[in-house]
Amino acid sequence: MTNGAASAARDFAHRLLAWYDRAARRLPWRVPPGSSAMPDPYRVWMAEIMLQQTTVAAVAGYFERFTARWPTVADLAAADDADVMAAWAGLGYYARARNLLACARAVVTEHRGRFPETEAGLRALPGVGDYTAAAVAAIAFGRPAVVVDANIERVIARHRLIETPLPAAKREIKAALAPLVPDDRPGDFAQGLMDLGATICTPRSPACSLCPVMDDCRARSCADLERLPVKPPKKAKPQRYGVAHWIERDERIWLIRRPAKGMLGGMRALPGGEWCATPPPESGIARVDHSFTHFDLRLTLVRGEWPDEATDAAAEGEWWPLSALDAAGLPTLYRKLIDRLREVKE
DNA sequence: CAGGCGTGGAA
DNA sequence: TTTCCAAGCCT
Repeated sequence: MTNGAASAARDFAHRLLAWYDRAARRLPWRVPPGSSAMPDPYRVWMAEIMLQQTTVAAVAGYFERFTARWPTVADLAAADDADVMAAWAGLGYYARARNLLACARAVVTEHRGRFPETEAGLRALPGVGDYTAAAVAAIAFGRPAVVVDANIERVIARHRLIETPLPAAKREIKAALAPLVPDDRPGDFAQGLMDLGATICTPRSPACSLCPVMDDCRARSCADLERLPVKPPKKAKPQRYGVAHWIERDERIWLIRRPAKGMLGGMRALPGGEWCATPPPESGIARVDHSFTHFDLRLTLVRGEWPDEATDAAAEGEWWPLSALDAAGLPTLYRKLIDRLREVKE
């Protein structure tokens, strides 16, 4: 690297960190900039897992509940699977909850209860990919890791005018970012870039006039700045249909647990058949339309008898008190369907 | 690499 | 209303 490039890199980090010192979002899992204390790796890891593809607003309450109930990685490792899955209900991407438990137990049994401090060590844990390993290494352990999430992709793709479409651009973006990462405060640098992407360099209508690295941004004068980073076209979602069974006896409802893999894997659910492309003949007692990542579902609720109409007989089940249904930890799909039934009854 | 995998808020 | 998409990971 030339002296000029090294100087420009230091200046980039300096401007970003100065802005972060002033404008950092105060978040439950974050140590304020300037604090000499290092954050608890357990809390950093927990937040990073919850924040995968999930908004800060959605995560905040879950983070507070999880860390209050399981204050340390050893507490979480000792928790019952059913309790953790139920506590995760509503947050989505349930493989994260299964991996959260697997990871906590791996840290306890294979790492003496301490998170690995290197990217490679972290990367080997369940549910920890390139992004999360780099983020935890930088934020919790002060390692100069190259952290690249969707916010940082956007900031760098614009700042360097990288027009290669994602996901191919990822390597280019990481290469452009690497020389900018400072040895001092790499965690604040990563969080500063993410805050910049979340609040200034937004997908639409970015507030360039407030940007601390505007001066040398190559996309600054582009009228179509918002098109960066270039993303691949989206595919249309197919429509699917399903039936769920309302099986009630003695003020209790029959709930099953879904198979560990696949949609809503490992979660409690109403019993029902496979979801397929053709609508069911039944009219049902309630109905809900729910949009998943890769298909739309119309789920119809019908009255059923146990066990004949509990079609997934292989699944384990339990009679759950109707008065405590909110505590069952049902995914949003089923919660919406049951809410609809309650509306009909009233 | 491409596709599976949730949800809710913003525009 | 529809579309987009948010601190991705796994296979």
